Amino acid sequence: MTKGEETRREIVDRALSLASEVGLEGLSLGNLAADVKLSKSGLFAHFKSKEALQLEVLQRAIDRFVGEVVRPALVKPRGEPRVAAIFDRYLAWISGRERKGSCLFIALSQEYDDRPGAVRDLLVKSQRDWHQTIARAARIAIEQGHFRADLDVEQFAYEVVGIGMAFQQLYKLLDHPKAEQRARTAFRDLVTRSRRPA
Amino acid sequence: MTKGEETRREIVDRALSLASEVGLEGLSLGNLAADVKLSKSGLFAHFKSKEALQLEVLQRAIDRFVGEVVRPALVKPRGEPRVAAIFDRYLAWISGRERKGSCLFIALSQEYDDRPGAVRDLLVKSQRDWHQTIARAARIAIEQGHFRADLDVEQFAYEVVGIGMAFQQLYKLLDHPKAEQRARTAFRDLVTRSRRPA
DNA sequence: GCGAAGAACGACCGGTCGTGCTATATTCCG
DNA sequence: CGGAATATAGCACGACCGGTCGTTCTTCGC
Repeated sequence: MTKGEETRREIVDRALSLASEVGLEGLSLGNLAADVKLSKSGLFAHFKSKEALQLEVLQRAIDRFVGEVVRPALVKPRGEPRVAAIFDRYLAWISGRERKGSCLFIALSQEYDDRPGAVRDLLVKSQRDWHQTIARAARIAIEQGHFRADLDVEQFAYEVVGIGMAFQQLYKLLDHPKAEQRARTAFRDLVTRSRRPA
Repeated sequence: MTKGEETRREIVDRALSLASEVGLEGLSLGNLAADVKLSKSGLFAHFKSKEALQLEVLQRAIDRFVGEVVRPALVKPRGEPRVAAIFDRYLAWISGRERKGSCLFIALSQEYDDRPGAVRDLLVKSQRDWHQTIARAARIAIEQGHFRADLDVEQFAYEVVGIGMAFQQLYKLLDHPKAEQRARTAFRDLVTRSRRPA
């Protein structure tokens, strides 16, 4: 890996961390440059525009999410265990980041819900993918006989996402001590009523 | 009402509308001034600082929310009907605003989850109040014999909020045609399993 | 080890930001 | 109606914004 590629990597890494705190629009090239100990122009030379940088940052976030949440769950046994693993990793992802900043995807969902552009497009795709990932895992759980055959798997995904979002608010904004408990209770309940009746 | 008070009112009104699109930090005095046909300094003279304006805007949003969501529900019969009315108004609040911008509270929850200050403090208070409002309505439903006696009303509130947040994402960002249906299904399900067993 | 390619720099552009200050226009009260 | 209080405008400020320039320093293939 050449020198330029390495710095570029560092920039995007640091930018991802910063963006978790101030969003992708709130990212400023000056601050970012100071953070990675580069001049603003030296940093900018790595990207054609701020939007290009934002896109790379979002893509990196997506890669991380897949690496930390989706892929580890795929090694779990098909069916309910995999669904549970997805949720578990999802919670860990949201509460992670050393208590600073929020889950980038949830934050960006607000930032870009009325701001058209390439960043929004990529965000929309990633979130649709995420819903589909959950739904697919649920469908497999049906096939395995763990979940009811008539379960609406997209409804299932919807509710999982809702549990995650409410968790982030309770945990990060409201600093509620029972935030995680609330989330786990809600999920346990959701799984229970998704199971095949005995 | 004096002239100044009226202008001030207009400013806050317009700022509230703008903030739904760009957030409270994204609000710029210049844009806002142009919007209400005032000079930037003329507008600024009404507030000691931008933060003071932001606080007033947030307070107005809270007042509106109470007026459009909470208070109308309070005239409904105690118990499940009131709970249902709260949810109904909540959905309408989120999907309202003429398809532009998002529910300010959900958006601000992301914007301020790691930005200390008076605005965050007020936001936190308003969101705690909101959770409490839902929980209280659920508690009344228990007293009325509509809901199970052992229902965890704060857990109930948590799940309602989650349904609302996921609805906003599906509706505004992902533009999903079944967004509202998903939300209503989730809520109906939640109410069903909260009811007193027959 | 040389020369080209790439990486980083500092200065600077036109703009916008929030926030003062001072002066003028408008409203309000007696 | 007049004068005090208030509302608005104009202007300037320092800081920061994303972005462009020409230049220098460093890496890297031959």
